[in-house]
Amino acid sequence: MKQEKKNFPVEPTRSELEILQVLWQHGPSTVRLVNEELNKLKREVNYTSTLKLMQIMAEKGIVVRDESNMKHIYRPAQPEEKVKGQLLNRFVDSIYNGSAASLMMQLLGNKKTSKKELDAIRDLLKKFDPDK
Amino acid sequence: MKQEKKNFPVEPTRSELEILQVLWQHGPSTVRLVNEELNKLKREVNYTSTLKLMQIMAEKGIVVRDESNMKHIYRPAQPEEKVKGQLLNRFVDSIYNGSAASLMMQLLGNKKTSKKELDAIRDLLKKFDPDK
DNA sequence: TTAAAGGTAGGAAATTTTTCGTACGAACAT
DNA sequence: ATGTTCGTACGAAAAATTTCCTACCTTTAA
Repeated sequence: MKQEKKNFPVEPTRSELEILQVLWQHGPSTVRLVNEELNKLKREVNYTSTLKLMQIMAEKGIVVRDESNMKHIYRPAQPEEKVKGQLLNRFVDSIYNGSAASLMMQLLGNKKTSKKELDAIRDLLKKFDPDK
Repeated sequence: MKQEKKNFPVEPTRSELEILQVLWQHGPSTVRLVNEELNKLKREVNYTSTLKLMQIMAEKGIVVRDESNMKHIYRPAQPEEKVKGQLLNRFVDSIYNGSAASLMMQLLGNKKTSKKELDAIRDLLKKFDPDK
C-alpha cells in the first residue's frame, strides 16, 4: 500500500477533485447524485466509473462513507476549507514559489477578475487589518 | 494526434510543470541542466527520463527547442506570465468557483502567509487602485 | 585512431489514473 | 413468485503519465 491513513491525506487527482466539488456543493451524497452532477456539469461518464472512483477515494481516505444503508452516503473526510487550503498552498508553492503576493499580482492583473471582485478583496483586506 | 499547434496549449502535467519551473528560473536550458536541477530540487530522476519528457513537451508545443546545435536548447513556448495566468484561472475556477475574493480570503487566513507577504499584498492593492 | 564522454531518438516497460463490463444482492411492483 | 430496477463489488481494460534501456551519433582526449 502506498499510503495508509495518514493524518495528511493524499492529494486528490483531477477527477477526484471534481467529485469532491460535488460533495462540497451538495453535502453528503450518493454515487447516483454525484454521477448525475458530473454528467450535467462536466462530461459524460458511466455510473460505475463514478462509483469506482468514489470507492477508491474512500480507500485513500479522501472521503468517508456511511454504509449503514444500502445506498452508501459519501462525504469528504476533511473540512472543505482545510482541503482547499492545502491545495492553495501547494499551488502557491509550486507556481509562485511560495509568494502569495506574486499570486495577488497576477490576480489583479487578470482580466477575469472583475471590479466587483476587486472591491470585495479590498474589503477583506480592511477587515483583516483595520488599522491601516 | 490529440492536439496540434493550438493557440491555447495543452495544459502541463505535474512533471511537465516541474520542468517548466526550471526553465522559468534558468531561462532556455539544456536537458542536462534541467535534469540536474530536478535531481537537486525534487527527486532522483534519470537523464533520459527528463530528456523524454522534454521531447514530449516539445511535441505538445509546451516548449520549443533550438536544434541548431548538438545540445538542444529548450525554452517555454509561452510567456511565463501567460501560462501562470492560465493555471491560476483554472485553479480559481475549479477550487473557488471563479471567485478571486474567496481565494484571497483563504490566503489571508493562511498561517503560511507571513506578515511580510500581507504587507506586500496591501501595497500592491494600493498601487493598483490609489484612490481608495 | 581509438576510447570515453556526452548527446539525441525511440521503443517499451512501469505506474497511475480513468473507465467500464460483469456478477450479484436487495427492494419493489406486478 | 418473478421480473425489473437500483444498488455495490471487483477485475480488468484503456488511457495517460512517467521512467528507463538500448542504439547510435558527435566530440574530445589520449
